Amino acid sequence: MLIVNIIKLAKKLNLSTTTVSRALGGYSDVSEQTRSRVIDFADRYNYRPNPHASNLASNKNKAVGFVIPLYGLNNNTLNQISYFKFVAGMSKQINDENILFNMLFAKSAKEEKESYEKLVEINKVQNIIIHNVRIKDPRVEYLNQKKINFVAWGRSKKINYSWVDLDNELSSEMIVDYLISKDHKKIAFINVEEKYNFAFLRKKGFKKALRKNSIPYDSSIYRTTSLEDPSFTKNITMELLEKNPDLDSIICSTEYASVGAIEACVELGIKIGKDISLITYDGPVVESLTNPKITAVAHPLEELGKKAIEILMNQHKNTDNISYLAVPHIIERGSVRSLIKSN
Amino acid sequence: MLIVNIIKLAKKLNLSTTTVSRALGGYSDVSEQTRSRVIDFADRYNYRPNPHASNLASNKNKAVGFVIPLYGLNNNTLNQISYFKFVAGMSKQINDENILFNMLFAKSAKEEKESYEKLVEINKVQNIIIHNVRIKDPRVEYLNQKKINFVAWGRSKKINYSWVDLDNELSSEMIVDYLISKDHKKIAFINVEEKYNFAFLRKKGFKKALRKNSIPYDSSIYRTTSLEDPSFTKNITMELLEKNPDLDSIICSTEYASVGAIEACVELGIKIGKDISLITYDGPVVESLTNPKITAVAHPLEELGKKAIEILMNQHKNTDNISYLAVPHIIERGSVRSLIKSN
DNA sequence: TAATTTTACCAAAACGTTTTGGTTGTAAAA
DNA sequence: TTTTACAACCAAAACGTTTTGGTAAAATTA
Repeated sequence: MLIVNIIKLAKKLNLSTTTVSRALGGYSDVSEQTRSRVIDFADRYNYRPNPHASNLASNKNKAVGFVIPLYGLNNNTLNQISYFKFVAGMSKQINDENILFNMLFAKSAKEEKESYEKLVEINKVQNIIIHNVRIKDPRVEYLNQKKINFVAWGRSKKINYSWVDLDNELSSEMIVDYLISKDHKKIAFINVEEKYNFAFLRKKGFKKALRKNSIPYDSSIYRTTSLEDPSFTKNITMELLEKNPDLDSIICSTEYASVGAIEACVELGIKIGKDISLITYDGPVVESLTNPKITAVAHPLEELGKKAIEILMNQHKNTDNISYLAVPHIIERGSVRSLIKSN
Repeated sequence: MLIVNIIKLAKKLNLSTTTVSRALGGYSDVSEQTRSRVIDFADRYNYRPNPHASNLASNKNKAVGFVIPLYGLNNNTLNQISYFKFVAGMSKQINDENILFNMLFAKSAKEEKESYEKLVEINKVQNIIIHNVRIKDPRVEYLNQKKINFVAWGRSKKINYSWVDLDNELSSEMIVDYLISKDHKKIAFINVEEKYNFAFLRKKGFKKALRKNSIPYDSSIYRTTSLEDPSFTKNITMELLEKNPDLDSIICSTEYASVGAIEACVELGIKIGKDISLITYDGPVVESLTNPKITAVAHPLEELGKKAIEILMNQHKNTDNISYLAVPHIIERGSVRSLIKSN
């Protein structure tokens, strides 16, 4: 038997709709005894509040808003996979509650702005996830002004909001520690330009870990390459290998770079995992498409999405901002060898 | 000046809210003169109907529902990119109208079913896009029974609904025609198992094009490989090349296969685009990550998404089902050489 | 000219919640 | 004992649309 609305449910319970609504809403002017009776009945009769009525009456949309840009850096296919994984994580967290996504896609900066306005102004969305926040980001100002609850995926320097992020600094540290645990000593790092914050942090972590392990930083084997074109990295790798016959290992900051490095090794007849160690930051390509597959430090993007929603839903109660830095981990795929001498 | 609701707008116009609503809704019991006045005012005062009120009153949600499965084949990263592109296409079409997506992600078949129910039963969604329809698909039955307007992305054998799809048969034909236009004669095809409908259709188109061009189908150079593991294809390619020194060209049905074929060529010292031609079905890997980049037949997934929404929004008027088969096109990247002799 | 149909409009109800502004009865404080 | 405070509930209004069931005037037909 399916009772559709709150009126019929209230009748069954011999209560007013007010009390039923407030019992379900967790208000304190309902006795615990009554509340549990209400919850029990709601459960039994499979009562699901009509979201449209609820949104209209409260002038609040319970959905979670998210805008995905389809321009600039975000138009890169491998980046889009990050979105997919993050969104998948959010949805896993969201599915249990009876909440929907209101997702919009924006082809331009202008459309992106309009999308946020559409969510807030027209659809009365109260909970939003934003991403790649810059210093003095107009979205932060807008959302603060409109008193919208939001959590950022990624953070800028000056932070006055809740956020979740990957720990790019720690990832690098873990990579270096891992290589050193396998007795590697001469480690090259092929990064991208440090104007990208993730690259800046990766370098920072790289240097920090070297220092910690008393290995001097050698700027001749730290290089930056193109963000997308593997052939750049191929050339850099060839040069590195030729000039440094004693090179233990190479860290690549992107999948594109890894592909280029692999090509260089193939061309020089150097066997990865045997003559040289290669390690990178994880992604869809090195996990299944390269030969060999490359050992990598994994970024738990799904977990990040889940956490973002968790924080979003709980910070109403709080006044403080909450943050979460995901802990990376190494996934071994055989491209790093052990140099530890047996006795 | 921002007029928020229909009541104030009606006052400005000296009309009832009924008439304003019906004018905007395109009803015929409003004079054209009045209608244009209303539209004019609505525009001027930037009137946006409150979607929650509208959904509640009409018991219809104007959003478009879409469920993305996160299990089975769809958990494959490269497949997820297809979703991303398709959704991007839908959103481009949707953004102009003031419509949102109601997207849900499902971790299991059970959750998938629940997701559709959530959309329809709770959120009153009336417009849905479904995908990968099977024969006797429970979703089709469910949506028909609930009289929900839907369009399928991909189709099964028995079709009694509207759909959009890639033309996998034509893609193969185009590939073969293209190769033959470059004077290729001995063409190998590395497909995946024909239990996958796309693979079945690709083979069909392949044979059809050969017949058309009076080239006999040689089953010894038609092979099937693993859906994901490139190393399978590597072995197959080595064997093909060794047994058939006169082989002109290889068609690979997936990106994974292309990667394997490239590895085989590298290992044998055979230069792609010079000693052999390689061509495939397009995707994110062969477009930017392989070396060389591989010429491919492109699948206009974004366009497909746009069309799906277009059909969805227009078929209310119609009673007939509408279908759309996307026209593929070849993207040249230099992995196919010309064998035409000059003079 | 009278009867009928059509055109163009509207008042009020409905949709299913949440929220406001109470009331009643009991317990604690004066 | 009287006053005050609090706990537990409720009737009615509000949210902003769409839809129902009309009406009055104009146009058409008889």
